[in-house]
Amino acid sequence: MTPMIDGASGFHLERIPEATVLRLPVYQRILQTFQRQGIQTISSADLGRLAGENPASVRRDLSRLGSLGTRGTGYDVATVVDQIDRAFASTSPKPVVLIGVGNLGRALIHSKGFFHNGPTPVGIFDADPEVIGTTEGGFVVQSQDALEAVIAEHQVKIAVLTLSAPQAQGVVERLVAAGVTYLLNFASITLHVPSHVTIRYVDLSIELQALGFYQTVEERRRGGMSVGSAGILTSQTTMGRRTKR
Amino acid sequence: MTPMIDGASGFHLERIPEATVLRLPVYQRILQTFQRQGIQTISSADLGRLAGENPASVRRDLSRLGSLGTRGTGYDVATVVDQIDRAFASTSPKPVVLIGVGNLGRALIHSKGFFHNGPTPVGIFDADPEVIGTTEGGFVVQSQDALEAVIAEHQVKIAVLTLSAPQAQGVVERLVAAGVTYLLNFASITLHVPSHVTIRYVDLSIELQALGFYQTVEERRRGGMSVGSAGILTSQTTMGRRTKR
DNA sequence: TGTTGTGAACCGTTTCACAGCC
DNA sequence: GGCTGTGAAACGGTTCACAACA
Repeated sequence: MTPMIDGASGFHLERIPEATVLRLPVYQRILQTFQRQGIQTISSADLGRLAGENPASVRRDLSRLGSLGTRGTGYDVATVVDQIDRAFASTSPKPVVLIGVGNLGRALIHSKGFFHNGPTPVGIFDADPEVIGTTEGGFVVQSQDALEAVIAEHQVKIAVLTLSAPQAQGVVERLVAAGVTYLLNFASITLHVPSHVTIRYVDLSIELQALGFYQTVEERRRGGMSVGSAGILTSQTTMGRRTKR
Repeated sequence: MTPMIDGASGFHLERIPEATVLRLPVYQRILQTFQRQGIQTISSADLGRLAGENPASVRRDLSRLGSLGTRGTGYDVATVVDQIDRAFASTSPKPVVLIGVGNLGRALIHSKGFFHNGPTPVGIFDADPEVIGTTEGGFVVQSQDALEAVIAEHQVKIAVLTLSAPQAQGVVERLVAAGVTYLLNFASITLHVPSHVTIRYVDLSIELQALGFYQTVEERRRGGMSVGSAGILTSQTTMGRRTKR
């Protein structure tokens, strides 16, 4: 008995690997510019070139959304755009709260691209009385006292944390108690949450430190030495985007 | 004949996997707070708990820096801090330029944590005449005309790109021509560079979209349906930090 | 002919499990 | 007894290579 899964255009979101989830928005952006230019079809080779990915990866990624392509021709741009939109539910925006209106929080609020394709801010919060009540990108900064009420009212599940590391864990506990289950954390600290809560860590300073590391490697390689005592080396680099904690 | 590698405390930086490179700064931050508190020893279990990592991962990561631990006791905090410092050459800061003094650029310049542990800004640049000449975090914003001169003067290899997507590719070509080989790109665009150039992509909007995706998955799972036609589902999430392009 | 969709090989990373050592 | 360092298995993701097909 075969379970009735994968109907005509049905596919299983939860089977989409994380790496693919992170690439689909990249494809989406490229395809949308194609759409604006009236281009109707694209091959995995061309999309791969523009996205910086191997064509086989592109095909494997898109195949997760169903069998969207046409052999000998390529992918219909509009079809793929629609399917990615469906997967990310860009049609029904997800309410998001942002906590911490410092420099980074302000930058994100004002950024055109950040709250885009699904997520929509419904409230921004800070602990500093000097900041509370000011307006930022059309939102009045609220006291953290209002967190629970706003989360309940809009059924918020996603929070963006742009506050300082010492404040983060305490706020997270309130958020989780209020029903938030997805956190995007910019604070340089490891958060401890119940297992049903998902956290993405973005640590900008680590990204830069990693580049410094690779520069050091390259310099030592040219100088022909290991760290500590002398040694023999060979190798090179290549680079990427995101990982886990 | 065995090549003379790995002396007393010698180790091969280029053999350190990327995943480990991204975790070492996390350990470093935790260990430094331990050091300040006068704690001298830590086990992989405790460090793992604080870093959100499996103890075996911690041991494997630290073992890349040499055999630093003591069986039965754990790791000497000061020793590990020193070794991570050496690997990241935090002692000899790497000069960095930042291009694009918009909201995000400003946020990074003012952030305490961003230029830390190695990287040090030597110049910040923008194309907008309104912004050029203003001061930001102690740096006068320079015209992009000055890029080549500053890069040559300080032997800059690392650039942080916080400019808008349409400007990015053009600036990157100038940077690469001037000798920059490591790029930290915040613009939502895939950059095309010669193969000796390393790029790290940080796309903040994708991070948030990924969370939106997982919320959608969870909602559909509870609703018991796949995307497209109906279907049968089971599964859950779990999350991370960074990947590649 | 040209391009997709995918089995199978490959590769980097994580985790288990335990021998080795303090 | 407790904890490290590491073989070996497991896992997730990428890429090759080719059959299927418009």
